[in-house]
Amino acid sequence: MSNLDQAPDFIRTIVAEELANGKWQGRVITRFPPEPNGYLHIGHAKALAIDFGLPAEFGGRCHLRFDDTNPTKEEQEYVDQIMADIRWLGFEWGAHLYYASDYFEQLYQWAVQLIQAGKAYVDDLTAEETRDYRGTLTEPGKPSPCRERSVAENLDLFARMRAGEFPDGAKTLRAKIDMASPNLNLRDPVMYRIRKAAHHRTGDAWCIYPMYDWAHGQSDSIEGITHSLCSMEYEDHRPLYDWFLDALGIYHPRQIEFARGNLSHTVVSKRKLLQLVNEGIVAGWDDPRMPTLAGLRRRGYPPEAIREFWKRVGVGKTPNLIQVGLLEHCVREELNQRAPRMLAVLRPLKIVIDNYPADQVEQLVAVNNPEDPAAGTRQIPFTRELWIEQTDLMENPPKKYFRLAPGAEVRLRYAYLIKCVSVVKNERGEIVEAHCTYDPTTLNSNPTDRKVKGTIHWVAVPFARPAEIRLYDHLFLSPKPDEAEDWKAQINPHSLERLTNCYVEPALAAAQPGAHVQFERAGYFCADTDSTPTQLIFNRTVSLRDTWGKIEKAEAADK
RNA sequence: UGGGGCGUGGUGCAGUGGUAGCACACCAGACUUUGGAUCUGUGGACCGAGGUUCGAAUCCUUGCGCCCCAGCCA
Repeated sequence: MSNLDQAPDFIRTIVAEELANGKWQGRVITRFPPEPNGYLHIGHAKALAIDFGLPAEFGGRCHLRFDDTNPTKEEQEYVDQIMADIRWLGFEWGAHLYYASDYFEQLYQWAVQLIQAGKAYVDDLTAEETRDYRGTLTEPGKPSPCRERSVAENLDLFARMRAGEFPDGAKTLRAKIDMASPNLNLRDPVMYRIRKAAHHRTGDAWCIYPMYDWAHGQSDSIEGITHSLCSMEYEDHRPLYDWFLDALGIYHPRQIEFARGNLSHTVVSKRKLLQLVNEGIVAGWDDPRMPTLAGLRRRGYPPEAIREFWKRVGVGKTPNLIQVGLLEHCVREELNQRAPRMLAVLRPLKIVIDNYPADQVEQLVAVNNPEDPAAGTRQIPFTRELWIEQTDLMENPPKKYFRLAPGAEVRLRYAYLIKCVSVVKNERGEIVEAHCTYDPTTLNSNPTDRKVKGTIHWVAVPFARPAEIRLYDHLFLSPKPDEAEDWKAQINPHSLERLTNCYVEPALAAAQPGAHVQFERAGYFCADTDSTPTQLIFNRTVSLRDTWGKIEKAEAADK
């Protein structure tokens, strides 16, 4: 797609150096470790691009591992959806599909090993007490009364925890590290909690479940991961992972942290996304306004554009807020290359070409994609009555308006030059129809005696197919909705405009759901999942760059 | 205020001792049967203060600012 070669980011630089020095015996094995408790979103796409992209460059591989250590939040449905989304984005894990839950027994044995070494203990503190004992950012914690239990007692208690003798929350297994550590993660972190809940994969086999911190590093170790890539928030956890791996005496991957990519005008927190869905603010997880991969797909964002976007953003460690405009640029760039051009009228206004024979139909030749000669041409019918865009006709046009107006001449795309002779208005003074004349000599040529600057699109009335077109805009008005006092107050009331009275050219009747198309002069659109030949529905993926719109806005601002 | 991380044009990234680059955005122009695309050009940045050096975005000192951490979530 893009051939601009960027400087390697700091992670690639590190890996390249290691490989040059013979570290890892040439292996580069990463993993993408989602929790199956929600949908993947645009931010995950960055991690995906890094986790799968890095080994692809160095001849390694990336594992897909579900971090399914919390049965109360995870479901098979999410597992399936996540796999589908990753494949759609263009990444493949082959045979390397894993689950943290596959390691539950090994993790249990390792926990026993830590207890035997005097490095873990069973604690009776409640959740609230545990918090109180942990101390604060500035004050050290204090040891639990259970901290000095004997190895034998701990072993016995832990076995009984597994056996289901204690109710939920009654006991935990904790690592015995340092209650005074300035790094809160080292203040005797919980390794196991009791949860008498069925797990989507292990069923009722377990009633104690490992915490993420206890499971993650060891899972990476088991799989022989060389580079555990994760976001900056885990930098504070690295000393803990190292402590576990050292205490166990097992293989150490190298963890490298990078900054997550934050998108402007967007929220991605699971809680907020869920709220948007549950409160009916959007139509579902795959609503085209959602930042989920499912939503972006339905909106018409090509996976190539999403990958290119993250490639251009790069990888760093700085907290960031990326303008959503860059993503939209990447979408336009991709679609410009491959989306067939079509004519569609969003807000129709009928024009009658008075000097064109009433029963005549001409088949005119239209170019399918000026960026791709191989896309060929098609025929479009031309008749005396046409639909044009309401915004393409003004009775009293401002300066620099190149479209239709009484007395003004304009080019009909792929057809003739027409001149507006009169307009018909309703009782409210709105233009409901216009009469024009055409110049029969201007079909594939321009007159030499005058210059016509504007070109507008149209659809022949007798052949037009009705369609619904959904215009989407940013879901949030504010670039940083998360920082607003009330994030929901930032929701754009016009994020969806449904136009139900649109007309599209006949060829569009065959558009398959998911098909990308450019409606000339309007934008890139995508046939919706629910679109059928008799009930056409198109989603606006992104508008075309709109120079005229910009001029209009600027002049409106001047007044 | 304990610990960790980070400060380069509006935004995102390069540059780690030798004239500060790229992309998006912005502005201007060329071209155009999409006010699309394409092409050309302009403007604009090293968080501050000291210091080392012939020379500092880069090294040192110090100050300031932003982000993350006190789930039996991941």
